[in-house]
Amino acid sequence: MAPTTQQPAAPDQTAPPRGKGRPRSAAADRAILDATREALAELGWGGLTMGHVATRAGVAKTTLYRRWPSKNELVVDAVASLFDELEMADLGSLRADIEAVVGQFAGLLARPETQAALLALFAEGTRDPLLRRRIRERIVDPQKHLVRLGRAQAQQRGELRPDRDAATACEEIDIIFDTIAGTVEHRMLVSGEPVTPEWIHRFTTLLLSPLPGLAEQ
Amino acid sequence: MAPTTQQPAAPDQTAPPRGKGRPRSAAADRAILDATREALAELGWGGLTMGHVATRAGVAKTTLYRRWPSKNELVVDAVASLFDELEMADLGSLRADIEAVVGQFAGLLARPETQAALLALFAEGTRDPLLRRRIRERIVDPQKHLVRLGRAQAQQRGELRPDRDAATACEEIDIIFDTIAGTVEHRMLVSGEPVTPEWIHRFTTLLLSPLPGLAEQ
Amino acid sequence: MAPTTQQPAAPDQTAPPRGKGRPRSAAADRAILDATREALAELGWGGLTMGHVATRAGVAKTTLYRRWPSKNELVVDAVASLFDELEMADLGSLRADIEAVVGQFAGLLARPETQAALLALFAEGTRDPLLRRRIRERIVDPQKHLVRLGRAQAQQRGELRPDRDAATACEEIDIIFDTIAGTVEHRMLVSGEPVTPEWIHRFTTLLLSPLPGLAEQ
Amino acid sequence: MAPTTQQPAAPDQTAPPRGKGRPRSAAADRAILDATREALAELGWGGLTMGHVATRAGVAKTTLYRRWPSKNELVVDAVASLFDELEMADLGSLRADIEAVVGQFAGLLARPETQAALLALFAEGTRDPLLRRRIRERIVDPQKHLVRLGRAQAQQRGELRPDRDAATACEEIDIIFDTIAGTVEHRMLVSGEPVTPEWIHRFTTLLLSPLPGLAEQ
DNA sequence: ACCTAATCGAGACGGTACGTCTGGTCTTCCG
DNA sequence: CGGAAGACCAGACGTACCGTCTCGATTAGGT
Repeated sequence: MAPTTQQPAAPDQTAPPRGKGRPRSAAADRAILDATREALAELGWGGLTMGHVATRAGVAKTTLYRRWPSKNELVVDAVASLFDELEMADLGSLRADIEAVVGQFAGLLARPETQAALLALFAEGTRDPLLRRRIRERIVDPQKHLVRLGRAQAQQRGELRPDRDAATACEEIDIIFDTIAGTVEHRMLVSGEPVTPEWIHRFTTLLLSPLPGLAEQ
Repeated sequence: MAPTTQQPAAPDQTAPPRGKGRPRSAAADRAILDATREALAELGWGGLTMGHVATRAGVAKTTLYRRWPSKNELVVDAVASLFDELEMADLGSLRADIEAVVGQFAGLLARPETQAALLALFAEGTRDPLLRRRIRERIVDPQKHLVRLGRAQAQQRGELRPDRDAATACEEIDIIFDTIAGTVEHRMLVSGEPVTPEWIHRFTTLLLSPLPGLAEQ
Repeated sequence: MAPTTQQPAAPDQTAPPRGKGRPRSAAADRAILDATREALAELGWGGLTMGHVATRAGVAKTTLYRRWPSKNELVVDAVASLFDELEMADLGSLRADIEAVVGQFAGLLARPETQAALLALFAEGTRDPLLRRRIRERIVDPQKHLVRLGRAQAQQRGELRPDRDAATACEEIDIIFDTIAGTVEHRMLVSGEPVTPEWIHRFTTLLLSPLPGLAEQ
Repeated sequence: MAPTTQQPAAPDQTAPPRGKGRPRSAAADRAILDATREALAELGWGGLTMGHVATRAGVAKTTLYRRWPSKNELVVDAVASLFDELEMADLGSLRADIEAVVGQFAGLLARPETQAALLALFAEGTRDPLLRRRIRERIVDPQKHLVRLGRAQAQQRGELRPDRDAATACEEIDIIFDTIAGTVEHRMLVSGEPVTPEWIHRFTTLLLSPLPGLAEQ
C-alpha cells in the first residue's frame, strides 16, 4: 500500500532536527528494527528485552533508548512497517476488493511477529494515551485508509451511493473498519481459528447482506 | 447469566480435594480475587504484581502461588466473574436483543479492571495454549452462549430459519460471535471511542441488513 | 588481638532481630565477604563490582544489597576482619612492643586487599559521615585499642608514668595513634616505600626520643 | 612557596610542541582547572564527572581529553596548584617553623576541594604507578622540599647537627616528612578531628622530645 | 589569497555498572 | 498440615558515565 507518505520508520521526532554534533546512524535504526522483528517472532512479546534487542542489533542500549523511550514505542515502529505491505486492489467489485483485503490482513496476522506484538500493543495502549496515539498514527490509520479507498472505488463503480456529507461518511468508514479489523483479529488471535477463503466469503456476505437465514422482514 | 454451570471462581482444580491437614481458607480466595480486581482497576495490567496482590489481600505469596500458577491464570479467574453479569434478555425482537447484549458488553468493557485485563490476557493467550484454553472456558464460551441463546429465541419467534444441521449452525454462531465481540472490543479498546446507543443501532443495522448505502444489487 | 568482643563480621544490624520468615543464610555472608576480599586483591577497588562479588559468591545481587547498602559498607566489613589479626604482644619493653605492632601493621598494609581498600575507604569516608562512623567502629577503634593496651603495659612496667586524668590520657592515646597509623600508611601507600626493620627502628626512635641530631636543647 | 620552578599547571607535555594548525586555547585550560576545583568542592571526588567538568567549563569533552588522559591526572593538576601556597617561614626556631608549616598544611587539608581529592588520589595511585609518579612530582615533592628547607634553616641556626652524609640526610628527611604529612592527614581525614594550635603544639613536642610521660630512661 | 592542519563545540557511539524491581521458589516458625 | 513471613536466585529494568568517534566550523601559519 501507500508508499506515498511514508518515512522509513522514523524513530523519535524529538531528535534535534539539524546537525550540530555527530549525526545519528541510519544503519543503527535499521538494525534495531530488524532485530526487534526477529526477536518478536522468536521470543514473543514477553521474551522481548531491550538489552536483547540491542545486543542482537549490535548496538548499545543507550543508542536504543536515545531513539525509542520504551519497548512499546519500539515495537510500534517495528511492526508498523509490516502493515505497509497492505494494499487496496481494484478487482472490479466491492465483494472481491473486501475479500482481497481481508485475506491480506489475515496473512499479516498469521506472521509470528505480528501475532506476538499486536494485541500486546493494544493492551498497553489501553493505559497510555501517547502510545495509543502512536499506534493509531502508525498502524491503525494506514489500515483505515484502505477502507476509505475501497469505498471510493465502489462509489466510482456505482456499487455504493456517493457520500451525503463528510461526517456521516467518516462514521461509516469507522464502523466498517472496526468491524473488519476487530472481527479478523478476534477470530485469529482470540478464538485461535484460521481464516480460510470460505470464512472470508461468509464474513463478506455478512457485511454485504442481511444475516444469513434471516427470514424476510 | 447462566449460574447453571459455575463454580464461584474456583482457583485450582488440582488442589487436594479432601481434607487431610488444615483446610484452605475460603476467605483467602475471596480476598485474593478482590485484591486482584482492585489492583487491576487502579494500576492496570503492567502495574499488577503478585507480591502486591498478596500484600493487599493480607496473604502470603506462597498461598497465592499454591492456588494459581501465575499472574495470567489469576487474572482470568478474577476477571471471569465479571462476565457472569452478562445476560440474554428476551425483548421480543432480534434487533432489540442484539442491541441489549451489545450494550451490556460495552458496559463491561468500560470498567477499568476489564479494560486493563482483557487485551492483555488475549495477548498472553496468543503464546500459551493452556492459558488460551482457560480464557476460552471462563470468558469466551459464556459469551458465546449468549449468541446461541439469542439465536434460539429468534428462531422460536420465527425471525430466523431453524438450523439445517449442527455444523452449519455452529459456524454461523462462531462468525456472529467473533464479529460482535471483536468489533466492540476494537471500537472501545483500540480505536478508543465510546459505544453509544446510536453506534449500537448502526452496528446492529450492519449485522441485520445490507451495507448502508449499498445500491440495489 | 581481642577476639573478646567480636561478631564474625555482622552485616547489617537493622535486620529484624528474630525470626518470622526464613532466616538469613550465614553461609551467604561468609561467601560474600570472602569473595569481596578475593576480588579486592585481584582487581583492586576500582575493579570491584557488586555484581561481580555476587556472582563470585554464588549469590543473587538482591541478597547482597539486603545486607550491605553499598560497596563502601561491604568493603569496610570485608576488610575489618583482616585487622582482627593485629595483636598486642608483651615483649618486656615499650620499644619492643611498638616495633612489633608497627611491624604487624606494616604487614597488614602489604596485603593487596588492604592496600586496595584502605585509602579508598578513607577517601569515601571523607564525604559520608555514616561511613566514617562505620570505619571508625570496625577498623580504627580496634587499632586504637592496641595503643591503649601497650600504654597500660608500659605503665605497669614503670616505663611510663600513670595517667593523671582520663581526658589527658585519651588525648595522648589519640595523638600517638594518629602518628603511628598515619606515618606507616603514608610511607607505604603514598610514598610507596617499604617498611623495613631498620625503618621501624628509626621511627620508634623518633617516637621515643628527641629528633636524631637534635643539638642539646 | 616556590613559584620558582612551576609551570602554570601545564596539562599534557605530549602535545605537539610547535604550531602548525590552530593553537590550543589557554583560556580553556584555566576554565577546566577552575571548574574541576569548584566541582570537587561541591560534589566531592565521587560526584566529579568528566562530562560535568566539561560542561561547567564551557568546553567539549574532546578538548578535555586532548589535554588530560583521565580524571586522575586532571585532578592532580587541579589540586597541585593549591599546594603552591605552602611556604617555609623562618621564625627563628625549629619548633616555631614546624608549628607554622603544620598549621599551613592543616589549613590546606581543611579546604573541601583538597579533602575530596587527596585521599582519593592517593588511593588511585596505589594501583597506577604513573599516577603515583605524577602525584609525587606535583604534590608530594614540593611538600618534602619544605622539610628539607626547614632542616637547613635549623642547621644554620645550630639547632640541628649538620648532615654527615647525603644518604642519611635523605632518609631522615623522608621519615620526618612521612610522619608530619601522614599524621596530620590521618588526624583530619581519617579520625576526622580538628587540628588546633594545642594539638599542633603537642604533636611538635612529640617530634622534638621523648614521649610525654616517659620515665627517665 | 589560498592552502593545510590542528583546534573547537556538539553530540552520537559501544560499553559497563549501577541499584531497583518482579517472578517464582525455598525455608522457617506458628497455630 | 496450612498459612504468614520473608530470604533466596535469576534476570530485566532504565540511568549515568566512560572514553572514542564523527561531524561542521574556526583559526591560525606557511606559501
